[in-house]
Amino acid sequence: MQLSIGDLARATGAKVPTIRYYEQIGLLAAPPRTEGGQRRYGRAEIERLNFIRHARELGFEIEAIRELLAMTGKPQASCHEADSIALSHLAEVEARIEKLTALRDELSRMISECSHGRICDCRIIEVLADHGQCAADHPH
Amino acid sequence: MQLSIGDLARATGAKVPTIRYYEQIGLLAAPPRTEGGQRRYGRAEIERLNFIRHARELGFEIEAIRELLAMTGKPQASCHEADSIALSHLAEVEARIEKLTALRDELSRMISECSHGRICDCRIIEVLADHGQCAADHPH
DNA sequence: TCTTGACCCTCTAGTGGCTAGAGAGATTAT
DNA sequence: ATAATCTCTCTAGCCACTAGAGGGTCAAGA
Repeated sequence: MQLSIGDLARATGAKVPTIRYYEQIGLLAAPPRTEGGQRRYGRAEIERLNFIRHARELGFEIEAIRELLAMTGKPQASCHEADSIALSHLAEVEARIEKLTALRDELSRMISECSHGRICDCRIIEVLADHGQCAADHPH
Repeated sequence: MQLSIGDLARATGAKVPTIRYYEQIGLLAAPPRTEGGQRRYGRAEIERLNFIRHARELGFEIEAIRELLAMTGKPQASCHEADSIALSHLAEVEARIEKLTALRDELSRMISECSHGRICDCRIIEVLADHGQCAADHPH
């Protein structure tokens, strides 16, 4: 089961230069090479890369992934760590969801008002302008 | 009403270098300067920058903001454009919400399972590893 | 008026997480 | 043997900022 870098890319959905980049930053180990110098991977690399890709998609930063990966090798002692990484990430994720939900509502309201037939006051601009930080508002 | 760049920063929550950056890329017009060469802004800049900041927070890219800003000057004719920018953004936002919601569920499930007292199998790693692209799965 | 301290200037370089391209070598199928 | 398709390294670029060096300016108080 020898995979070229392209095979690994196809198997995981990652791009070839991304795989090399991950190797460069130490997220993937440098694999053995052919006589000609080409990288050859095994099944395990597919899993590891899938792990990375999925975590990235879910918004984990490289450093967090690095920590998580470091734990997979160790015994279960450090589960607490993985847990706290996930926990702090959870808060972040929830904040993002909230913001995005507010945005979605705003966007769809803007759109529906706009296409409602009224003279286009372009609420889009208004709405976006209104909600800035209010440190300098309230001018009395 | 003459504001220094620092005043503008405080008024909007943007950072000073960010304001200069926005000027550099043409998102904010170059303001008049004092004799000594320091930037001086007026009220209008606060609004424009608030607009930009809010839009950025909501995930609009600089180019989209540029387009939106270009429209604010023009008559209402181009509302259709603003609308379609918002519309395409809406789809994106909804996709992101979906992904993040899935993640949140996964994360909180992992966390609750982990702290449930069971031997820590660290489902976190499992869960993250499982959901990669499946192009190479189904090995029969 | 002078001084002090906070502010501001420009410029270059760095960040994260890739992505693109050049120019050359390796592998594979026919 | 040859052609097509990888793959290699290396450098540079992307976005949207952020940080730091080295110096100049402004406004308030003594």
